[in-house]
Amino acid sequence: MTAKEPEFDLDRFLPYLLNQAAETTSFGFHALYRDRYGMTRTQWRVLANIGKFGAMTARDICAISHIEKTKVSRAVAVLEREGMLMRNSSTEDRRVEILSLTERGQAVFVELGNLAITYDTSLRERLGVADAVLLDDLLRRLIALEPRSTKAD
Amino acid sequence: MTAKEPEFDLDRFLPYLLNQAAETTSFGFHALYRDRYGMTRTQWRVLANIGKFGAMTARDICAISHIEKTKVSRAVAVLEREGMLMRNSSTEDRRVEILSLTERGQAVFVELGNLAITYDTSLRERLGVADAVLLDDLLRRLIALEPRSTKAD
DNA sequence: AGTGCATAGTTGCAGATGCAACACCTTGAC
DNA sequence: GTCAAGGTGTTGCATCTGCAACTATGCACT
Repeated sequence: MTAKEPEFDLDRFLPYLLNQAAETTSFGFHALYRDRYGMTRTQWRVLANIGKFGAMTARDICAISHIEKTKVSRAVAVLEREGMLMRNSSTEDRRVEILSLTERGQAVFVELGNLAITYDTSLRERLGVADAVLLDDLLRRLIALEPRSTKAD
Repeated sequence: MTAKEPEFDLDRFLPYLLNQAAETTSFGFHALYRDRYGMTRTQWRVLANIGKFGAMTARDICAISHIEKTKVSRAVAVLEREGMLMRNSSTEDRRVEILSLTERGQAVFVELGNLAITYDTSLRERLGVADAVLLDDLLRRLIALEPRSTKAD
């Protein structure tokens, strides 16, 4: 093989490394909400957003979390069917639905939220707390880099 | 709301940040191999691994890339159908198949590899080259943290 | 009021994925 | 040799996802 062209190495490709790290770190926690509540990642994220911000519309969730609107729509349908979430139509704009957690949804959010905090703390300790702070900053800057389409997830 | 329990905030959850960063940074490049070759991420990764390491078995790809074996199996089937990859049965172990790139597969690997290098370089420059090196290290350490199952991806 | 265009959310469909079950092969104990 | 146990890769099935088309509503302009 000649030295004419630089050889591509997946292991130095930032998107690949990020994805591996995301999958590695998500793995354990994903098992938690899957096993306890049969939830998908999208459902967990929708729940977590409403849990954090309170009543909001599907559109808001899309804007904040960069989850595509069909995923949100279906996650909301499932969460509603599971009794974790309510829809109320807005008096101001009849296109939108105000989404809020039911008592059960709140309880699930609190439980999973606490587990998530524990999980996250453990991750950060194993990485080194100072390095984790550094990583936070780098990731936020990466996320802000590209004005990514809200279509993708 | 009382201050009894720490409130969970998705935006400080490392797995979530990693996932957002992974998706943001993958977005543009994903469009490239999708539009040019109709490839999925799994297919691109399998191609890139064989391109980098040369002939290898599906098992090796699973071990190296942490992609689940059914995904590898199907990606190999598609890449073979597209004429980018060949299978040869091993003389030593008739369970395994030695996978290698065809000329076309090599050409695609070189083209996408060069595009990936350009893409990656741009990302690193926008983040700051020194910070990107830092990030590399942090991500590798995270990936090494959990002995994750090869089942998940 | 009416027309045209934008927005919120849903649905259909084709393709991708996760998991369990499976077929086939190897290895080691007897 | 042959049997059990375990490894390699494929397939079936249910589910999840991405994209485009769709319904229904709102807004601006005349």
